[in-house]
Amino acid sequence: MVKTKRIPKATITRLSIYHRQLELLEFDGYRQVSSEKLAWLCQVSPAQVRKDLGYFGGFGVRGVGYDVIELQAQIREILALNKVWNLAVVGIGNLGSALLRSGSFAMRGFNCIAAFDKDPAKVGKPTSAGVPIRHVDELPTAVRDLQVDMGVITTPASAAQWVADMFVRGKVNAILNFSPTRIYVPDCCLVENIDFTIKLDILTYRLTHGSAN
Amino acid sequence: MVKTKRIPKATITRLSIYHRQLELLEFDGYRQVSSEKLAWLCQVSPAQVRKDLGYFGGFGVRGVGYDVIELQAQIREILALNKVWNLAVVGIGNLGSALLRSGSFAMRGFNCIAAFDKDPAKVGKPTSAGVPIRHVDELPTAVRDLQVDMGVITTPASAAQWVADMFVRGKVNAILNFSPTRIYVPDCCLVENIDFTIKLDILTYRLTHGSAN
DNA sequence: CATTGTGAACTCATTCACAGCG
DNA sequence: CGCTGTGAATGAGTTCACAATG
Repeated sequence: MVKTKRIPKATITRLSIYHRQLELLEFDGYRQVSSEKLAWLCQVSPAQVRKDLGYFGGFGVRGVGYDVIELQAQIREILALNKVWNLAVVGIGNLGSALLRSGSFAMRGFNCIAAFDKDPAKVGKPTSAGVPIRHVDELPTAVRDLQVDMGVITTPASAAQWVADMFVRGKVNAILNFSPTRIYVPDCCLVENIDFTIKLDILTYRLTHGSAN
Repeated sequence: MVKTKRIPKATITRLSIYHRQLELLEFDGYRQVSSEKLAWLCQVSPAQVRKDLGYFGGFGVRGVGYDVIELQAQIREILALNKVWNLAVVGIGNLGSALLRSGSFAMRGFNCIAAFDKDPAKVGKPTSAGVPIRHVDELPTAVRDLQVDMGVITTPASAAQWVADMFVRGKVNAILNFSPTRIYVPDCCLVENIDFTIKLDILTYRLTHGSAN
């Protein structure tokens, strides 16, 4: 592997945003885009865009800008979005079924191949995504058989740690955790948290402390 | 207002996490907690905990630690969680209705007092949260009459900007945006984004680039 | 005397400014 | 000539280390 000079985590976040914006630009018929324009669209500075892209190579043409299609492909490569990733969702309650039904995963190229819940009444029922609901006890073996790459936790906080442990046992080493709690996993397992209760608290703080945005 | 020496944004995020952990500690019967223990529970360093709290004053007792109840109250004060905040949710599709039904807002002390959708077929129907669905065209006036403090956007990306504009018109200056797009608002309006599609991309990146966690 | 509170050192991230180049 | 690519400068955030103290 190349001598990667420490990429800021925030850079990856922005790469994802650039990528999505490039899709829109392509859809709108643009072929070229400058760092200034892309930056404006993504609400960052032009220097930031160039620096972020610079970590991975020179994708632009001096005096012209970036090729919308080409840059998209490059970012997709960096983020490994070409491969199809298999997901398993655990906790088919309000949020879990909403995510499955919405098709947001499929829309972004992620393949939801399994759904789990601990409620026996739900087990066996098909989800709108087509996959049947299995019992969580089957999780460790099922995710291995199905080659699940990423686990999605949409259970209440009280069950999240247990589910995370199950994923670890099933050798799933990436988890998207929607539950409002932190989970503890070994170093080999990556976790990203999506915790809107924290965001609510941040808004109340910012609203009351008149922070200049 | 006091001479606040620039609080890191991440500090506010952690304060919210500490607060939630303190609730659990209280529930488990603890009265005292050290920065080391709280840090371990929240997966941060003890110095970080002390520094974060230090921005707002000395809440601890040297040689002993922090009072679980007292510190909770202090953080609630800082984050302004004592006041009841009024929310309005726009986009009563899969995600919107899941959020309303789950009661996650109410559980954290937030009061959802309005729901909006653009589909006439949904308008008038009551949500499980008790509030009826109104048409989005009523939004600017309704949110003002109802004194909505924060707007929650759970529409598809294509509608998010338009809804944000409506909130701004209705003088709602805090928005929690669940749609996978960035919205543009004037400086007076605060926005927090919850975009799990980005988190998915981050996981694929991290999975393929063997970053040491 | 264990643990907080905090300046100082350090690490990480962003912005600046301009050389490099199509 | 215009815009990218990038080292250097600045700024923000975290960790260190230890003095302060109930």
